[in-house]
Amino acid sequence: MNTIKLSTPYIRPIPSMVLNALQWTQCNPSFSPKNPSFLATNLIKSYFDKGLIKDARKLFDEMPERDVVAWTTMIAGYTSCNYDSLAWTVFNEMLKEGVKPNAFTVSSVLKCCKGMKCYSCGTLVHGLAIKHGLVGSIYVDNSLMDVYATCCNTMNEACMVFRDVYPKNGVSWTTLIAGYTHRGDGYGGLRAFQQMLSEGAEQSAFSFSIAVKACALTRASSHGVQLHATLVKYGLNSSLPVMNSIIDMYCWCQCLSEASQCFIEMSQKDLITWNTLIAGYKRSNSTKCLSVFTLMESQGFAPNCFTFTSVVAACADLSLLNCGQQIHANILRRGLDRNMALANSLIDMYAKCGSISDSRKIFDFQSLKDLVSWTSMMIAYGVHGYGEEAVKLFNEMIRSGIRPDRVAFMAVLSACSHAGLVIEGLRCFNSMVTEYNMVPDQDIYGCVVDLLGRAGKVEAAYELIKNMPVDPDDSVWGALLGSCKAHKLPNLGKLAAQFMLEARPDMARTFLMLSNLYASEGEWKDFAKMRKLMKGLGGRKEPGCSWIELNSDVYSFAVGDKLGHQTEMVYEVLSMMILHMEAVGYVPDLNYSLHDLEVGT
DNA sequence: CTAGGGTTAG
Repeated sequence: MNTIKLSTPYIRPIPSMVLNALQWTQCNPSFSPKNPSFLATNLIKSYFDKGLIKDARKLFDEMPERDVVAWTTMIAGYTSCNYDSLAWTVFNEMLKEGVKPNAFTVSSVLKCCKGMKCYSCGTLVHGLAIKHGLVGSIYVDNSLMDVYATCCNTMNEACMVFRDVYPKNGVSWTTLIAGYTHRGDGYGGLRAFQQMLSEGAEQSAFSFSIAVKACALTRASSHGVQLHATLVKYGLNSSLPVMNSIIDMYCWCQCLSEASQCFIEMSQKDLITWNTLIAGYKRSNSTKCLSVFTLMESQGFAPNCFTFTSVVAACADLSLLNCGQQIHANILRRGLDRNMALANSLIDMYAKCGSISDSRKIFDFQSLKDLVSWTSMMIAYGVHGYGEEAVKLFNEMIRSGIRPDRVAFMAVLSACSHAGLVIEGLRCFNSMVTEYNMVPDQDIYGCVVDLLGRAGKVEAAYELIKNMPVDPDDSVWGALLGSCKAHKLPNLGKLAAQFMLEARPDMARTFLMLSNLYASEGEWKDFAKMRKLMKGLGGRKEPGCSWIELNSDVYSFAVGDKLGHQTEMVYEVLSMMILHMEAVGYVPDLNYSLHDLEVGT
């Protein structure tokens, strides 16, 4: 048999990226590179666009000569894929190699400083920009503003940069408004927008959508309606992002019918439109949230993790285990179970639906856990009375290097208080002040008062209130009142209730509790007085109701409800349960329940 | 090759 000898002893393999590049040049016949690295830089960019970070880096490393453009492409590429610290490293390598940054480089690297929320990096780049004479480029100036707006505690630095931007363009204004809005200062954002209007700057979908978002933060629909009318004049009501934020604004301002009206009138909707409405309904009407979700699926929109976080939370609100499980299956089917925020909401849902072992399963399955994951699991244990587990988790969390915030402290404190773990709870409270230098707010004090009060240390709780550095609010007094009621201390209870009424005279529940205190003491005159005051509040009484999910149907019922043919059975089961309870020694406390009315706050 | 907008969690 003949062997074929290759004419060349060695054929260099053609890397796949070069093949791609060849295809690219064939597709672009007009292409004639003046600069040999032009092609490679373009390829790097398209690799980043496709998320092929490794390929981009490999090609960059293989380039014999790398100009500013190539370096800048790497920095911008890493940042666009959320690899901000890698972008920062590349920038430092570039400086070390003596390549001079241009305005493109600086604005890209400033975006990465913003992503890292790194003020010192920002100031460093600011200094370099001054050194290289790049301040004054509108791109550099705008991104400098953006860094200061996101990394500083106040808007002062950003405003100082803004003042010197000349001439300002639409982006400068939008960045200023967004600076206020993203830090939660809706009125600041609206003020900046108003200034933008009065200075006659050119309006766009960008400026309006962020202004509408600012308005949503203020929860004031009056401004929102004006903005809505104004943007129609500008013809911006065909912009999806603008209309999406209008829907969001109406939802936050409790104008649900306006929100759904806009939704219906929109000729085109995207996933965010649906998600916005679903999240909006979740906050005020979880049942409707679920029906919008059903409608969305029936119209062929594929839900994403944002959709599911709202829908799972709605199931949690309504304690719909069955429904929640089906949604969970849907999540698994779509491969979204690795999303951390979504897994966190599943932990909460299973806990609120009474299936705490499922909460734990999700928690254990999470490869990445954040503060919310740990806190959700602690709250789950807390409400189920597993105080020790919650404390254990709290300590584990700290060992894993996560710093607790006030919500995490509230979770562990309330878990301790429900399980009677006074010492552990007080230890956490102390560490909050001494180890974490946090200033406990009224909610935290409320938890500690509850912790002491439930354990019968009502006097100690009262002492704590008297020594609080901030004025106790109604939630703190409420916690004390609760423990006075439980431990039969009517005099201290009356005091607490009076303070509560001073703080919140509109709460019918306080009148109710106070009137019951008078009733338990036989002070019927005062009892009648409280009841009269309560009636004066008018329209605030709202019967509570319970509900149960049976075979995917939900049955709700209230006190004295007529359930039709099922009533008899319900009461039969109830009397059986009462017999069981009495058999194990339960003595009902009729002192208060006798006079309780169902009252909403 | 570069900047600005919308949805989410305890």
